[in-house]
Amino acid sequence: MDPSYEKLKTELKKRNINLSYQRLKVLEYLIQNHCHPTVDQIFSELQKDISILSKTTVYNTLRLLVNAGMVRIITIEDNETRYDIVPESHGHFKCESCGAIYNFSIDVDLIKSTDLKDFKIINKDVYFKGICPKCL
Amino acid sequence: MDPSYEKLKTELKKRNINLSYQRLKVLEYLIQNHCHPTVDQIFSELQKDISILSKTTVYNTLRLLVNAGMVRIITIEDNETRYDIVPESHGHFKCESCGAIYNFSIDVDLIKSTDLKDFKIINKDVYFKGICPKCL
DNA sequence: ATAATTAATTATAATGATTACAAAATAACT
DNA sequence: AGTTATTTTGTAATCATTATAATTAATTAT
Repeated sequence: MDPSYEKLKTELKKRNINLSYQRLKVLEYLIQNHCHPTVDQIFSELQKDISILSKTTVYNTLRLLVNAGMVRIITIEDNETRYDIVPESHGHFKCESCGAIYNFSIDVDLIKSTDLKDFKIINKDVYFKGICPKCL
Repeated sequence: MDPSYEKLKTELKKRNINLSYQRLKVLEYLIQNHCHPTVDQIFSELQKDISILSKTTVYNTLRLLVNAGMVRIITIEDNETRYDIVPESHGHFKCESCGAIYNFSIDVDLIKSTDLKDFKIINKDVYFKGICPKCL
């Protein structure tokens, strides 16, 4: 038994989610690829392993994981939904030239506004766009 | 002549955009409604005035204004593209209960990361989600 | 001013992403 | 092993957005 398999399984059990092979593979992919993939990227890559895989399953699994709070949706661009396994606090930078998305460290606790003193804040996203060093 | 009309017209001329009636109405709507509307909201409202209006025109106009840097796309949610006339630096808060989107003042210049010292940053977006005071 | 040219709008069709649904397959539980 | 519940699959439906081509309006040049 793969140790990461067992670890994920207990993590999921806490949230009443069974770990199927497909779900494991999606999670593995997200853990190993912090490139903020789209559904298509995940699907095409996993299909090499699981030829019978359905894209619906990828959608279902991602929704499940998002609802469970284990995966976050990145909407830095309006025409592409991306996914990221929930990590330490960080922002996302998208290069407008090559399209790559970089993480950058940031303490979101420092981002606050007195305007929101009566609001319950559940979630904070910081999106930057510009040109990355490779393209400059 | 409406003064705001002339003002917008010169503002647009600088960017080589002619101000048609439809474009004026879209701009007026955005100026008067800082509710971060979707295309559908804008379209339905303007259609009351311009019965012949096409949704394509709304899309075209918004794309034009976004490219000209006068309007910003808000992608706080992955299934709804919203628009906001470009304003002072501020963040966006979406209430997960009632769906309302609030602006909050924030100095985006304070949000920085040493990770990005070699990056050219063109644009910064800050999205919060949670529950607004009305729903709490 | 009028004709010629260019730009903007419209309506419809096409595309593409996501979701709904029902059947088939798999896993879990007596 | 048999029954039940869960998950996956494939297809069809939906919805937002874009492409296209024809029409209309506006601008420019004569």
